[in-house]
Amino acid sequence: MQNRLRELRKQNRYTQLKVALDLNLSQNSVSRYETGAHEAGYELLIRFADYYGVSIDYLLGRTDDPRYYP
Amino acid sequence: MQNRLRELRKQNRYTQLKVALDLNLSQNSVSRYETGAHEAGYELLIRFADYYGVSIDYLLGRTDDPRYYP
DNA sequence: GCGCTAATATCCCGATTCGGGATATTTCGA
DNA sequence: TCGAAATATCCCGAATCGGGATATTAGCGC
Repeated sequence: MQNRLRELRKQNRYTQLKVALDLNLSQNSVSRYETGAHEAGYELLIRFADYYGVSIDYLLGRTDDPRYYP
Repeated sequence: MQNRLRELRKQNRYTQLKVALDLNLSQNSVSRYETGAHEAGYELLIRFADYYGVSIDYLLGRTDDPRYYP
């Protein structure tokens, strides 16, 4: 299950450590979410989507429209 | 983490067992996802969203717009 | 290329979550 | 009120998760 966490982070020129600190995670967790080794739960999924300002459907690669419709 | 799985199923007048058979799950799993006892992984989340024709953001209660923008 | 450091991935392992079968409980129509 | 369908819960083995520590990789200046 490939997701878009990595490309979103790169676009923002963030480091895994910065994301980890911002979202209250450890750097290794960020790495595992990006590589797909682990999957984020609902709550964290929403935090990621908020953080990058995209829809969860986009985050998970279900759509190519990154927009979020509140 | 409350989701909208139950109301979507009700709207379609489906039974948990029907959903389980359609999505290749057990009835108890469907129950647990609806009550929030367990959380569905990415792949299943997408299957649920496709099944009900809504966005994942809606499924997880992040937005009130049920539409899915492919 | 070499050395150094930042960035990222992986290992270990205890704790938590997941999932099915079986069963209990609830719901609801006749 | 009874009975059956629908839903929730228990038990428990299997899989996943998460952090700390460590290994690996990627740049960069010289």
